[in-house]
Formats: sequence, C-alpha cells, structure tokens
Amino acid sequence: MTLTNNTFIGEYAYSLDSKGRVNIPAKFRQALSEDNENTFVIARGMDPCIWVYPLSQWKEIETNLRSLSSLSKIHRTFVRNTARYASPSTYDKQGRITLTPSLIEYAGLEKDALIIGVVSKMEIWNPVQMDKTDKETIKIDPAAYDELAEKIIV
Amino acid sequence: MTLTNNTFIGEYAYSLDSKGRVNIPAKFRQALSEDNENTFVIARGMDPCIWVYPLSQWKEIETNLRSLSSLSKIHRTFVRNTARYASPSTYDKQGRITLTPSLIEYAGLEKDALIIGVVSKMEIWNPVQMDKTDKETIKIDPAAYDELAEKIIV
DNA sequence: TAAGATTATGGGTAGTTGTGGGTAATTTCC
DNA sequence: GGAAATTACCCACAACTACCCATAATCTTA
Repeated sequence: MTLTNNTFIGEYAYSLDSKGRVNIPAKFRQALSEDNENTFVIARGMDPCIWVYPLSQWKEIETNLRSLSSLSKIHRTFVRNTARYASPSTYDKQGRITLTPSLIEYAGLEKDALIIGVVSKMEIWNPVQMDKTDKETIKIDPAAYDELAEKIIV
Repeated sequence: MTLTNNTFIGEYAYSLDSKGRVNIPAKFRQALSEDNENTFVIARGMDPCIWVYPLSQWKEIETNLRSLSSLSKIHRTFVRNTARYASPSTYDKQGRITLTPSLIEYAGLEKDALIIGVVSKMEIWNPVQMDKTDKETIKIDPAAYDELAEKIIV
C-alpha cells in the first residue's frame, strides 16, 4: 500500500556502499510523484543528518529563498548555507542515490545508514548519531511535547 | 450489527503467527469505510502497545504534521518520532495485517495478541503487559477519573 | 440440527527488493 | 591530447515479502 504522493513515513536500515550510494526504500520511490523524474535533492539537515527532498518540494524552497532580500545579512547567510550543500540526485535502476562526500562527512556516515521518513521529506542518519540524538530528546520539555501531541494526534 | 463507520469497540484475543501477522477482527474490518482501501496505519502507542489507525484517520495526522516547522527543534523531533515507527498495512484476503519487527518489539508481543477497540482506533497489546497496565491504573487519581466519567457518560 | 458461509491460522511460491560488483562513458588534469 | 579518475549505467544473486491456497474451527440461517 502506498500512501499519499510525496509522503514518507517509516524507518529503514540500509548500508552505504563503497561508491557512496544508498538505497531509497521501495515504498518511498513509489510514493514519489511522476513530475519528480526519479530525482531527489539532498541537503544538510538542521540536525546532523542528510535531508532528502522530492525535487518538486525543493523547487518550492528555492522559490522561497528567492524572495529573501540580499540586503539583509541574515538572509544572505541563510540562503547561502541552504543552497551551498544541496545537490540533485536521480536514483539508478536499483533504486539508489549517490551522496556527496561533503554530505557524507557532515552526517558522519560510515557503513550503516538509517533512512527515516518525516512526512514531507526523508532523513539519512548514522544510527550511532541517531541514538545519541534520541537520548538528548528525553531532555526536551515534556509539557511542550505533550501539548504538541494533543494538537496533532487526533 | 456494525457500528458507525470507522468506530471500533470491544476486545478480541488473537495470535501472532511466525510471519508477524495478526488478524483484524471481522467486525472491525466491516466498520472500516471504503475510502480506506482495506488499509490501516500501525504506529507506536503512548502506552506499550501498537496503535492501529484507519488510513483516513492517519492522513489527518499527516496533514497536521506537515504544518509543523522544520526550523523548530521540538517540532522536528516530534514529527520524526511520530512518523518514524508508522507503517501502512493493508489486510490480506484472510483479513490479517503484517506488523513490523520494530513495533512487535516495542509492544513486547509474543504469541498472544489482544486487540482492543478504542473508538477511533484500535490497540494491540501483549495480554501480560495489558494486565500490568491495568494494575497500574488503580494508581490514577480517582477524583480526576470520576470527573471525566461525569462529563462523558450520559 | 444440519448445511452453508464465514472466520482464524498455517504454510508455499513467485515476484520484488537490497546489495555487490563490473563495464563503458564522461570528466578532469597535466 | 591522452592518461587517470570519476561517474553513470548494467547485470547477477540472495533474502525477503506479498499474494495465494488449504484446512479447521466457528457462526449463521433455514
């Protein structure tokens, strides 16, 4: 069963091969709408992981970035840092995309890669780093977290 | 007699087979509206059990998740943790859904599975864990419990 | 109560998916 | 311009999953 177009949920454990390729879960590939032409855009995540957008979604981000003024220093910095490490990547016949060395280093990826669907995009993590981040999560304000849950979970 | 669409009440004892499949009670399948295409979404419950949503219900949650900003750390964490363990599952010709190993482990399921209808969704429990949770329930503030009861029970 | 239908559970099989590696085309750099 | 390195594309295999059928128990209905 495939969910709504361009929606990604679930967690998958894959491995990064010697050529810097990772598999995109079959379910995610099927969820990708036609107009993306089998292409994702990989970029630095806000957390130490790689963000993988459907091409169409990235284009929206590009549009938003265009609207930011070059006169503002914070805008310039934001646009630069967002665009700088982003790179389109089309998956091959086996369903793999190739990651850039720069992003592999940023996410601290080695052999194992955890792919997590976060609805509008996906994240690629080093499982060790994900564990570490999970443990820090516990320190998040539980009240604020519960409040969110109440709003979101019907 | 079938209740309102997408409403689940009652308790059923089933077994988990070697392939990680459990039966969905026939009554629950009949209660599922057409637009769900025989599909549920299984996810981590707030208690140590599996939550099973009708697909349409999950889509609402997804929509809500999409509204959260990736710029906020707590939002990112919330979206990740909600989507991460969720997985759509269409029941087969025999009326069974397949659970993921990760969720089976989370709910501590072994051979026996208790399926409980909790109105808008259902829960899958290890009966032993359910017992334990029942006993802890006694510790809940009775005043708060009564207050709720008065509001809800006509 | 008996026959038929439905339901719960088990297992087999064909097709799909994930992973490794090979080869040809392209790019880079001296 | 040519060698080396990189990239893109292709094939092959092993593991897994979704789908199918079979059977026994249970429920429904005449």
